[in-house]
Amino acid sequence: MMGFVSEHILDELSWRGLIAQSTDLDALRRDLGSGPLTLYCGFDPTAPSLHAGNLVPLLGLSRFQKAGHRPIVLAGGATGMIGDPRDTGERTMNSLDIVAEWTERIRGQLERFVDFDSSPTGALVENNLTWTANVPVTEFLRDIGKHFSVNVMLARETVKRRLEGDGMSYTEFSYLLLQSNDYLQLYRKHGCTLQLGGQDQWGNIVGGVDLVRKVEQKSVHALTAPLVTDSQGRKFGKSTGGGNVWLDPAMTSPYAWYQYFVNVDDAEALTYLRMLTFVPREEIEELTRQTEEKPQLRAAQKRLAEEFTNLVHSEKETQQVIAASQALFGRGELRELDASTLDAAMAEVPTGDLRLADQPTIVEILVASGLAAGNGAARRTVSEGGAYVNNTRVSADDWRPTADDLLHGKWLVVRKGKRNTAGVRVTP
RNA sequence: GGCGGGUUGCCCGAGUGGCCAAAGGGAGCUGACUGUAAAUCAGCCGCGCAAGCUACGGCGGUUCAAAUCCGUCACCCGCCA
Repeated sequence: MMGFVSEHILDELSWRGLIAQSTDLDALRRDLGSGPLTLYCGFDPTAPSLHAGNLVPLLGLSRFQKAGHRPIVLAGGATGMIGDPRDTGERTMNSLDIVAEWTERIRGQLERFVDFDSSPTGALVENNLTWTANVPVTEFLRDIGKHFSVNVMLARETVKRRLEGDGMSYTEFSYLLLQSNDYLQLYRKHGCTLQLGGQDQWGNIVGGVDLVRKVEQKSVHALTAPLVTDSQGRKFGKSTGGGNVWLDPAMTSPYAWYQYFVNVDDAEALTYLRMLTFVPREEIEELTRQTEEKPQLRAAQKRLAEEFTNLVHSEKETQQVIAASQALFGRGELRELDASTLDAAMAEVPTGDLRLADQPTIVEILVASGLAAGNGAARRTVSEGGAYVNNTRVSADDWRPTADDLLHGKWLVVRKGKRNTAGVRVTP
């Protein structure tokens, strides 16, 4: 029982910077030590896919499972119909069809991050609609609502802010009761005694802890992870393109996903490695050293991007996007890439189609590749000096490619700025 | 039900008859410097090559001229009942 045997799960979480708030940690440590403990984390369907930020608590579940405990991933089919109050203002409610569809999609993604088997640590999947959909209102208000003090609810930070601002609907105000009830139901159904979540979930989570204590006279645990932000204080997972970085490969391609992480700041790469991957401590410490000594190697970023693409997509996919990245960002001349390498790289980036016979200009090429939103934007890019074809800057907006420009007779590698690459397939 | 306040571009937010495609900030894009980094500096940032078009919650009106005035509808906020 030594050597590479991993340290206690709580110590590991602590080292990785994953503990923001918690109930009594000593009590939790005792319970963790006395056999498999059942824990859960919920995910609301606020979009058709999970995003990178969701991975912190999701991987948290996985860490506990690896440490010998049983995770429950909860899809918020019911809570997603209501909406967790946020600071900015009342949410727009989605239709029931949409919520149901997103719940299913998200549930499918959740299932990939934990292991299902028949052992005591085999994961479970639940949907809170199961115990919420058919509860009579009066029953809910008597059995659950009675345990909540409006005085306490009004004191919550988000509620206070909303009351100072545009106010809040009763619907959102009630969200706390639903999530608290989830914990109670999971405690009763599966003996669940730990809930994980992001820091912003603390209020909702202790709501459940209190409810279980009042109803079942049982003291259960809560653990939150810090909100992951970048050095600008932005919420993690907001891509440079503005939107979220999604797990769904149809929404964020594996190549774009890899590129996002290979581009993060030095400090962030190391933080993300700790918080978002299973890369062991010694290796992260080694990467920290390398980053200090030779930051230009970007070793931490590359490791992070590789690990994270593996985790979310597949090893095969990862190797493909790495190869594509090397081909497109490498020092090598694009003309020297062989046809299969080029084809493979082009398969990873956005592409468009054009016919040489139409004599397309650089403006049309940028639009066809998807790199420019319209002709005006494309012209602007050219005039700003940000347009490249086959790694050569194009500065005239009436430039037209000839057959000689086509790589292996069919490809134009189009680039906008330093790192936005796309392909255009040109047919005669 | 009554009275008052509000609805502006991706977000926040100024703007009360022409000088408004609309201040300012944020986000975003490009360039320089670099390490596919950060910081910094510079340019851009509704659509269109352009004429012009579309836009300040919806519809209708007043006016030579409206985001700005009037009517009406919708939604939001507050106070009162």
